[in-house]
Amino acid sequence: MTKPTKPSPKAPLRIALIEDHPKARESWCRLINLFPDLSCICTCKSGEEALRVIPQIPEGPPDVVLMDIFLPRMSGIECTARLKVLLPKTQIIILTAMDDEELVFMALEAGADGYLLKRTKAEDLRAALLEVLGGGAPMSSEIARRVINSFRDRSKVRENSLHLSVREEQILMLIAKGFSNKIIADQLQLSVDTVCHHLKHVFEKMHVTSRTEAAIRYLNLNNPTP
Amino acid sequence: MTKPTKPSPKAPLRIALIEDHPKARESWCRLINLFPDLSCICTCKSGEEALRVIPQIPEGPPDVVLMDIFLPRMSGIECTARLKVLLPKTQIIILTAMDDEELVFMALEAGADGYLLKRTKAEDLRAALLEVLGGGAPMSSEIARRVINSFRDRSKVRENSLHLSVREEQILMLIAKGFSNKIIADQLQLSVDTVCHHLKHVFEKMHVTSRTEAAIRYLNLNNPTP
DNA sequence: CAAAGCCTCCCCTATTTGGGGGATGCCGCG
DNA sequence: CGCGGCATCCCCCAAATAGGGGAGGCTTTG
Repeated sequence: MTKPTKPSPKAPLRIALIEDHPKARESWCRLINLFPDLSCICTCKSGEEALRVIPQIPEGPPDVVLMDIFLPRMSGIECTARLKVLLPKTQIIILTAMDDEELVFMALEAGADGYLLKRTKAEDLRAALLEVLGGGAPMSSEIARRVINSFRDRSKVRENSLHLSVREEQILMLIAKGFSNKIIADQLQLSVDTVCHHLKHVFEKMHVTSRTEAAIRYLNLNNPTP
Repeated sequence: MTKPTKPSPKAPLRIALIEDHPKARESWCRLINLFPDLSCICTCKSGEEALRVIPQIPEGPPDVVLMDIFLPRMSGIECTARLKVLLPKTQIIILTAMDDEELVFMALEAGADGYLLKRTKAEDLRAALLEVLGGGAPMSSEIARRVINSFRDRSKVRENSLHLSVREEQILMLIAKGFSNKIIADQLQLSVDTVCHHLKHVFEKMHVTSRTEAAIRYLNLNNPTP
């Protein structure tokens, strides 16, 4: 806004922070704003708030989201997955106290771009933020080790992000035409229950919670606007 | 499919017929197929069936739809409006026994492209079908007179098809991002009831019955695929 | 063979959605 | 001035949707 249109090295990095604990939130926010080239433009107390607020920021999505992994209702993992589909270009860095284990992998699978320990020092934080924008994957070295451990024995789970079955894809396609479950069931000669059943899986795999979200995402995938 | 890609003069005109009365349906269908350059590819007994079946025809939408105006549940008017948003390029010709009056105007407003009397003779039917594809608006002359009568005193109603109010547009935009009514209400600082209220109007104006349909249409309008 | 994935259908519940009222206040237009 | 359109909120209600379970049959694959 206040800078030239070219990717100016002087435009401060716009950062959003998601952290339920008020003290920690305040503390991270201040820490970020210490650096003139970093700016904390938005803080959220929960995953739900983040999903609602961050995509609607008038100046556009932030460059990086710092996401606490332990959030009250919706976990940081879930929130990461959902936020990533809304804002694919925003980098998401998970903050963890690192007494978990399993969560490391789940978060990365959900689309996290980096993984920092909460006790990361100020200068390391800044480096990580800049690194993630450069396409890097900042990660405390202790984390890194655990990650490769995780990846070793379950390298099969991934492949591509959206492996819908034939039926699921079929039904999603009809959802994206605006049909109701009843009509779809009729169309495919199925019971409504079965349509629902497949739909549940579609929603899970797409990290959405409503047919409309699914339809929108489907249309965007098959119809990107470059 | 079976013809050259250029608009071959030999490819028969593909016609769908919507008519609840079995005898009339059969009779129109046979009449159409009398002509080698016309082909009745689909018949429906109701508006609901038409909306479900016609957009899904594997070979693609028909060139022209012949629509009876008196249908059991959903009127031919309503069906025309809904079908027109699904298949904007398909021409829709209304069939009427012409004891109505008001319906003439409503049908044209709903997007009908032509208006034929049921007692139209075979050769006139064929002429009308060819005419509508050429961009004409076939209309029995008796109809035509009524139409200009209708138009005289309500030339104000139309303007453009989608005059949403500011609030309505705003809410539709959020629907097209996949948000729930609750989230939207929160976002705009409204009660859920108010969001619902506006949504009802949006649906009416767009001739749809679900948020997903509305979202899809909105995205297509702002994002056409030429 | 057993385990895993998919498809089908059934049950249950809670929430959301869609559609119908109606009430109030505001504003602009004829 | 009244009327219509808009926006706000309220009520109610039926239907659709979302999410949770489980059960049986069917491949495919280890």
